[in-house]
Amino acid sequence: MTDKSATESELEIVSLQQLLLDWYQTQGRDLPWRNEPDPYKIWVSEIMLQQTQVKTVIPYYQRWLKQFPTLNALATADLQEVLKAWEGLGYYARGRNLHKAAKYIVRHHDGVFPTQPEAVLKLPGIGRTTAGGILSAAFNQPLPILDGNVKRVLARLIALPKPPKQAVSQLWELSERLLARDRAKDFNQAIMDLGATLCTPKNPACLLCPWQQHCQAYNKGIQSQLPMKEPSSPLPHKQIGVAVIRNTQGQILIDRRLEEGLLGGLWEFPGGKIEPGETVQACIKREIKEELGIEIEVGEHLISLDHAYTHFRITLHVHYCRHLAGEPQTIECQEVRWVTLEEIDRYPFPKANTKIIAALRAR
DNA sequence: GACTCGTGGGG
DNA sequence: TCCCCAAGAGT
Repeated sequence: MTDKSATESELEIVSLQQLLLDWYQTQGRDLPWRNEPDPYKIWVSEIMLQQTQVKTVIPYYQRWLKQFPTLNALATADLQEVLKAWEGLGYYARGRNLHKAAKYIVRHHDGVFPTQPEAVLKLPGIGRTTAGGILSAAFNQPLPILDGNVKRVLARLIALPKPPKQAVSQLWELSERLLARDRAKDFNQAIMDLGATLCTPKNPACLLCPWQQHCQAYNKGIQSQLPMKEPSSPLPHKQIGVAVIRNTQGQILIDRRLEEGLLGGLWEFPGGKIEPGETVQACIKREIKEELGIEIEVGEHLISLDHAYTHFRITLHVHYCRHLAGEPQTIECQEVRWVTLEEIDRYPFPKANTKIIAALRAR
């Protein structure tokens, strides 16, 4: 299914390439991983940048490379250490997969990041966009990308009359067709910069855009309405009871979540969902019995806080609790530990839990 | 192919 | 306060 639009002609493609590359030369962003020859460092940046804005990534990227300066350093590190470095970035499977892939590369590629696209795509956490991003940036390989920026830019360029999600293969073809094959590295970076700095989701700066005259959305005056979006369903809101359980020595009980799934491998304060008609206190007592097999007394309220994930929202109702009887067991977690408030910083926690720790310190 | 998987910032 | 969305990938 070819697009019979203006972008069809080879002549115009060359023109679009030149316009974008010229713009990039003067207006492209200066980012820490640009002009970086080490594929390991480019790889780290690409993973951190998945679904995450540049401004958020930069400090994590700098700290990461100090802590794990080489692929081998990452491969030999502890998973807990890796997750601690990732703490706060979200989508923790990225950190787990980065670690897993580093070990795999040491074992199967002699510790050298592979250059074959097929080999790169086999690595956990790397899909087509990230593979193209790494190999074009590190080796100038002529591989297209299709991230959120490129989807938005291309959807506007051809005035795509449907949500990008419903036209993924068409957009991949267009990204591949537009790619300046001899300058893949610069071209891919340039089109992402265009999306991030001019062709933004809201209030695109079309007057500054090198593709303005070629952009069908702009020419139709519908750039602010594109790309079209899918209808979204309302997010469920769950009420959660959370326990800060203290023993007679003043230590606090924390547990490590299962390796897979939401916040996998991170530590947390135990608790769970409040059932309909259930009080917070009853919920906490029940959950702790079910998950850890111990008896507690639910005490005073510490804090309540709201937190939003991608697919649901929660309100945490946190109470102090007193340990009464029983040795904590790992029934629905990997590990449990009694820690002091001084030791607790060494463990990686999800954001909602770091707010609880801050509240504990403030008391 | 539809779900799952975090967090921060902007409007 | 609420919604949107960002250098996507795994299941």
